[in-house]
Parts: sequence; structure tokens; C-alpha cells
Amino acid sequence: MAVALKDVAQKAGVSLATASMAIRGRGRVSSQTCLRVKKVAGELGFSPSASARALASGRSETLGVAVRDLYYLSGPYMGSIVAGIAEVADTHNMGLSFARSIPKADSDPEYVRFAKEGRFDGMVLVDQAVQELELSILAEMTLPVVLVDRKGPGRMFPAVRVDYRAAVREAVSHLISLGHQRLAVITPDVELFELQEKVGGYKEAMEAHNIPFDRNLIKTYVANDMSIDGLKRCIEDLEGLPARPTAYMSFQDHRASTMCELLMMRGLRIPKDISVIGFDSAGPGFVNLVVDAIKVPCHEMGSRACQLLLDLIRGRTATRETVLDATFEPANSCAPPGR
Amino acid sequence: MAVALKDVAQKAGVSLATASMAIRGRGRVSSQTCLRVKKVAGELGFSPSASARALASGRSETLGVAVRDLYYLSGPYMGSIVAGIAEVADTHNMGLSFARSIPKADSDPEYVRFAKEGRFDGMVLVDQAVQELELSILAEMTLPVVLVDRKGPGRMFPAVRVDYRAAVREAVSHLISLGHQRLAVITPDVELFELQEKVGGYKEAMEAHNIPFDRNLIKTYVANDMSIDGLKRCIEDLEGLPARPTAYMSFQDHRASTMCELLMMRGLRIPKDISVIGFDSAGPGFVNLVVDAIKVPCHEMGSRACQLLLDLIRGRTATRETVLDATFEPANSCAPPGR
DNA sequence: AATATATGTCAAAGCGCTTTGGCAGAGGTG
DNA sequence: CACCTCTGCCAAAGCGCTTTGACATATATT
Repeated sequence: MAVALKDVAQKAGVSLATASMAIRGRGRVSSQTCLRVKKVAGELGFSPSASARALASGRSETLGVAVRDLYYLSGPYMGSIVAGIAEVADTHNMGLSFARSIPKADSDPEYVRFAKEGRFDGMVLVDQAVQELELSILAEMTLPVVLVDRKGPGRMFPAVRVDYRAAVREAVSHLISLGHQRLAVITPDVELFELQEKVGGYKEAMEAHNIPFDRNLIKTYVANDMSIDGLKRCIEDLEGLPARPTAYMSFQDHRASTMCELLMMRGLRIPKDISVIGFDSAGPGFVNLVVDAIKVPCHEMGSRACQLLLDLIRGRTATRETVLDATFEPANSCAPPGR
Repeated sequence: MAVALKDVAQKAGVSLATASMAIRGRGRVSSQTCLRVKKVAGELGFSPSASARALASGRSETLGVAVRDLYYLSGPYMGSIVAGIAEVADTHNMGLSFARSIPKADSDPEYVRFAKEGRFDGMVLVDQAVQELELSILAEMTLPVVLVDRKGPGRMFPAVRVDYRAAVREAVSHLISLGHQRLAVITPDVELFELQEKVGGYKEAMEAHNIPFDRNLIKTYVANDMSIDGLKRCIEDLEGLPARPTAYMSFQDHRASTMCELLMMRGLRIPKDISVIGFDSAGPGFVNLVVDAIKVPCHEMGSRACQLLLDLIRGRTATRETVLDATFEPANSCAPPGR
């Protein structure tokens, strides 16, 4: 960066201080001077040095996004959240940096290190697995932080989350109102807040309709197993029950379509024989079968979180907890029980 | 950051200069002093200020990744590339920032602005659509840049790309060796380097086997149309030809499974009646049908590009062009022509 | 023993901005 | 007319590091 602010100041015939103020449009500068300085800056092709500015002002004009691993970005869930964050960050001319929240053997995880180094003015944390203990380190350093899609038990930071519980309740009620009584749930075997909420919603809805809860109808598979064996086994178990389910729900994205296929391979027709409900984009979908699904407002979670973060950075107090609705969108995979 | 380097220096009884060198492990510092300083730094919980360091050293220890829009991160293609970049960046303790390369009305696109502001030590550009003209702006500022998955006509920067041409040639040859003569191609209607290469590979392979090229066998659909209508129409057109194709290839990710479904709905059995080849993850796949596909080494593109970038930053000269192989992975969607 | 070389340390000069406090002069007030 | 308040500008003091050159002291080479 050959051309520095002092060059602009010199050529415009003003002091460094005035040039600085003029370019940022703050402080007491006459509009004439302001214009002149900006013009000169343009002619000279001046760009302020981000690091100098950050050092002098104490603001990096960069937001951090902490995710477990950058690999997770490549899913529609994380991708949409990040897109939402980016959209808002952009309108405020904030840069976006990513940091991994995965623990490291002998040092702080990356997001903590970066935070300590002052790389961010604030941080959005999107990781259900980060422990409360670790968050307290962040809490001590007075860095604005917003949590996404986490229950905030300690409530150290504002959080934006989705009401999975209510959404599942709604979906289950829908099935019950169609006449279903035996509803199977297939879910990953991890203890994430999100999944606990979903199961909670299921139980609540069943209870509300006085249908006894049957533990056998909840089947889990190994979370990160990419094969279909786990799913297959779940279905075999469920179909082997004396009283077979009349409806299936998948609690994880992108599993519903495979689930449909496995069911169809057993000769079951959807929705004639059996109903299916999924989450979000239930895979690319089928040509003639669109799965009824609960849509999670990922993009909105991101944009809301970012907005909150900016508020926090600007010294405003942010809402402690924002709960967004996930909406149940019926399509053509549910019908009254057929068997 | 209450605790600064000078505090560490003071407590350790050394000068600022020595403390600085000790902590970074460079310069002439005795190992005793080095250890002592590091110990004190640990006790005090010292973290160097990223901006101060950047300003003083001229290195931000941050790499930029320019993508068209952050929304694109949420696909397996971009996601894997970024994961590859991140993996390498991490082992070198480099931060990762993202910048959009989408043009702006009245100012530089974000990635150019950020680059000018000196936010990055180098940048990986993953955007086939960025114009050469714009790249020349970057070229003028002596910022190390590596291009991913672009042909580098101007050759201003080192590039890492995939030999789509050869991969498609291989896939087509495979089909031909199975006895196919009429191979349909379904592709988005955009003029991306990648797609041109793929079509080129198709033509080359056909020519090599003395099969006349038939323009009618190449069908395009509107690129960003998320519906299946475009695909459907392509297939209807192809099936309406006097001499129908015996094999179908999809040139875009995640379309192959839908294509299969549409073909099956016409009563065609795969691979008995008709063969299908896709790219990469051809969607989530089917339970009993895994599509033969060309696997693109996205992760490796990312890691290679990042490695090159780091070389460039360290003043080493980088290979101008790295061409990676995409490999054709046979599964069970191809067989000798059945109709 | 005398010179050359290597080693460990430090003071000081930045890096390129922001920000504060002060100082003129223009304008308003009693 | 004296007084006060704005307004527009500037000099200078940082921000918290890195890096350079100088200076001792220790070790190696003749």
C-alpha cells in the first residue's frame, strides 16, 4: 500500500487528523474539505490500512463466526446460517472471519485464540457442542458474543434459537389428527439440545392426546455413520414390532428421502400405507413425492444473530433470547393410516 | 487485552525487543530467556494483539477466500474446497477470512476492497465467473493470489484446477467400450470453463472412437432453476428422438439422482435398459442404485491451492498450473445398451 | 595474546492510522 | 462592547507490536 493517509492529507492540503475525519465522515470537518479530501483519496487510490485502523481504533471491523469445523459449512444447515450472517455483516461493511471451535490438544481452540488476539469485534458461535465451561473464558474477556441454536442454560450470552419443540408438537398433532397413533421417530444418537427438544415435543404432543408413550418407537442410529445401515436397522426393528408404526418421522436433515426409499422397498406406499415427515430439505426430494417437512429458519437465525451482535458491539443491550418458529409444511407424504 | 507485551517483558526482566523475539521464537534469544519469557507470558495470560502485530510486521496472518457469494459455501463443492483450504491454513496458524466476489454497484467488490485494505496476506479465489479484467486490479497490487478451478488464460496467477476433460473422456470411453453409441449429455446452460471442458472431453472421446457428434444429444437446462422441469424437458426431448440415447450423463452435481428417477418413471430400468453417469455425489444416492460418477477432488484443490498460496507468501515461486485428476468411479448404473 | 566471530540483549524508530485537547476565528448573545 | 459558543482545523500522543543497529560479552581462530 504505497499511498497512505498522510499522502492524501498532503495533497489535499490538510492535516492528518482532518484527512482521517474527512474520509470516515466523522468529527468536525466542513463538507467542502470532506469532499476535497475524498476526491484526492479517490485520485490517489487510497485504501486505509485495516490493521493500522484496527490498532488505533480498537475495532477490527471484522466479525468472527465460530463453527466446530469448517467442513460443516458445506451443509445446508450451516451454509444457510452463515449466509444469513454474511448478509447482515455486509450491509454494515463488516468482514467475516471463521474460526474453528474444535478443541485442541495443548492450546486454546482457534476461536478462543483469535478472540484473545482481538481479531474480532464480536463473535457468533454456532456450535451446539461447545461446553459451558469454555464459554466462560469468552465471557471474561468482554467480547460481544451471540449464540446460535443453543439452549443458553448459563445465559452468559444472548442466543437465537428455534422452537423445535413446538414444531414437532405441531407435526405430531397433525399426524394424530389424521388418525395415527403409533408414530415412529428415527434420530441420531447424540445428546444435542436440538434433538432433545424434538423428542420433548414428540412426547408432549403424544401426552396431550392421551396416547401412551412407547419407548420402542424411538430408534437411534450412529450419528456420523454415512452408510444407510443404521437407518435400515431402525426400520427393520420398527417393522418387526407387534404393533407396527403407521407413520415415520426423521429428526435429521437429508435422511427422510432415504427413509422413504427403504420403506417403499418393503412394499409400503407413501402416503397410502404409511406417512412420513422429515426435517428441512429432506434430500433432493422425489419427483412425485415431496415429503412433509419441518422447515428450520436457518437463514433468519443467522441474520438475527448477526443483528444482535452488531447491537451488542454498538453498546446497545440485546434481547437475551430470541426464539424463532420452525414451520411445518405439509406436502404429499402424509395421509390417514392405511394399514 | 489488559496485558500487553511490555507487561510480560517487565515481569520477565527483559526488554520489549527480547520479549517479542522470545515469544515468537525467532531472532537471537538464549533458550533460557526464551523459556522464562514464555512462562511469564503464560502466567499473565498474554495474547499478542493481532492488529498491532499486523501493523508492525506487515503480515496479517490471515488468508482470504474469495467466493461469489457466501451462500455458495453451503454446497458440497465449495464446502469441500474450503475445508481443504482451512486444513492447510490451520497447520500454519493462519486465520481465514471470506470475501464476496460479487460485483457492487458503486464500489470495488468486497474481496478487492479487503485486499486493498491489507486484510489478507494472500487470497484464494474460487469463482469461475470473475472477469479477467478484475483480476488485473489484483495483479497490480502484488498480493499473492491463487486461482481455483479456473482456466488461467491470462496466467496472472497460479491456478489449481481439475482435468474435467480427461475425466469425461474416460467416462465416455467406458460407455463406448460397453457398446454405447448414442450418449446423451444434460448440462446447465452457462458458459463456465468447467462445463466447456466437460463437453470438450465428450467430443474428443466420441471423435477418438469415430462416432459422429450429434448436437441433438446435448441438452441444456436453465442453470439456477431449482425445479425439475428443465431436466424433465431435456429427457422428454431426448426420448423423443428417432434414435434414442442408450446412456445419459449429467454434467452437474446432484442432478443425476433426479435424472435416474425421471428415467425410471418412464419405465426404463437402470442399468438394464439405460446407463447413467453423474458427477460427484450424485445426490444422496439410492439404496439399490449407486450411480457411476466422476469424483472431483475438491478437498485436494483447496489444500493444494492453500499450500501454493503459502509458498507464494513465503517468497517461493509456485507452480503456475496444477492440474488434478478427476477419477471415474464405476458403480452399478452402467451396463451394455439394453434397448 | 590479539584479533575475529558469534551470541545475547536492548534502545529506539517505526508501522499507519485514530483521537484528544487546544487554538484560532466566525458567529451569536446580553 | 465584552463575553460565550460553535466551527473547522491541527499537532501530538498514542495503539502494541516488530525490527534494526549498536553494544557488550563470550567463544573461536590465528
